Amino acid sequence: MKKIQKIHLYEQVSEELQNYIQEKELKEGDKLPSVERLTEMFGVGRSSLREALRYLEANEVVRIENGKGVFVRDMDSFRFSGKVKIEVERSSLLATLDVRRALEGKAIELAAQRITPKQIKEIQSCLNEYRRLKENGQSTSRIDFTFHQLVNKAAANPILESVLESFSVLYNKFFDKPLGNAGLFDATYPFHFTMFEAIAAHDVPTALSEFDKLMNSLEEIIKSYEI
Amino acid sequence: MKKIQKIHLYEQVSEELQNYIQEKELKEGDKLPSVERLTEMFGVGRSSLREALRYLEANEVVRIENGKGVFVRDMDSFRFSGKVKIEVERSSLLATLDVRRALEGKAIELAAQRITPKQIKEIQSCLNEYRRLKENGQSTSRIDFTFHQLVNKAAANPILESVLESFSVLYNKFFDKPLGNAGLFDATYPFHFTMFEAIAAHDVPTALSEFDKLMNSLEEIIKSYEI
DNA sequence: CCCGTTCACCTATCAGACAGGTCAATCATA
DNA sequence: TATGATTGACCTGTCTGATAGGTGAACGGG
Repeated sequence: MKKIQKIHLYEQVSEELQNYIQEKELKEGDKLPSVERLTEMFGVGRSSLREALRYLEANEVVRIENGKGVFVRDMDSFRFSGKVKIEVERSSLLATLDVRRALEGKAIELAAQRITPKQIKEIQSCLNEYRRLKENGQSTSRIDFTFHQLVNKAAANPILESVLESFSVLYNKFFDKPLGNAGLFDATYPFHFTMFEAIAAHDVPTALSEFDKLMNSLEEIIKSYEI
Repeated sequence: MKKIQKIHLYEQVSEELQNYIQEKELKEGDKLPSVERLTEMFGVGRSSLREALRYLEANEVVRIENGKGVFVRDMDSFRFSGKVKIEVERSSLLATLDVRRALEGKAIELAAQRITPKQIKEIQSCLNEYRRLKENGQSTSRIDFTFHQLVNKAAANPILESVLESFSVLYNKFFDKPLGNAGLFDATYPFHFTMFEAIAAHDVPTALSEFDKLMNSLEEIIKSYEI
């Protein structure tokens, strides 16, 4: 008749609710009106409202607690996200590697500038453990992960760290599954040490060039590996 | 009494549903049973099921179409995501800039290697529009966005493009709001052209150095701006 | 003053009903 | 016979009243 609304109600409510939060300048932990009140405010039924809330909850905008109410969830943080197709093909692996080159390269550049003595010690002991595992022929994938994580932390850039952390999951998904830890990455092993030494010496160019070698070595492995 | 379930129903249903998809090996576009059937299958009420569906929809696992049904949505893609606090402080702005340097720098490097004649023409006409708007004193933030988007596309790396696209939202959130388009970024204007010329000429080093100048100019603005 | 009860307020979930979108089979008409 | 409107089966969208159960503050007896 008159309602030519092709937009779902829950969607409208969801937006209205976000506006409401912004206009009232609600901050993390602030309580929203109860579902009853909200249905009155927006003139919709409970189900639509609940779907909207569930939607916002999935997007980490609100938090719903049984018996307590609905609470705002850190509106001052920005959630970046994206989807990438996981295709275990050479091209996808190489594309991932380019992103890693960009992000981790920057992290290493910053780390070499900013690393503290304490962090140097941490990474040092991490590498000692790395060497030990290697010599005993044990799996090094976990300690390798820790190493890169520590370097990223040394870059002292929370945003970069956050992106890298989220992306490291992708690396693992790509590299653990198809290629396995069958010692394919042995060639990258020595570069961890040379790179660390350069970082510890605050020698940015050397650190970057060692990282580049590490990445090149990875790239060669991917290119020569028959997938 | 007996039910010590602190886990919400919609959450259980949500997981069961994902298991169902995996076990049946449903692929993108496959149709799930109707809501009616699903309520029977899982033994839950309509509302719980719908909340679960809405939750999965928000997480891009399913797609709900009115009158048609519920469909599976590309399970083979990986969703990277993370949160960063948005603080309008110098340090946060500079941290964001570092990430941009890393990602967009790599994009420009790749674009300078891979850009096609067709893409060159597109960017050329984008820059013409940029110039026109600039000379007429109109807002250039939108066309600026388009420019960078086209360059990113020219890098021909879908993963990098996805990350950059998701991050560009962050840039805008940071830079549009506090600093506004009050012509603060006029200093970056000429670099767009020099950078483009280098990219079009497949001159990687020059493109990167021009991008570096652009970023340095941005950095100076941030550092000198009283926040 | 302490502790358990009670009560108001909320969310969780269900079931039934009605509205409206979608699509294909069916049927009337030129 | 071909075409176009109609109908009906199947779905999702949304509302509502009812019941269950979580939470915390006020209340009241020891």
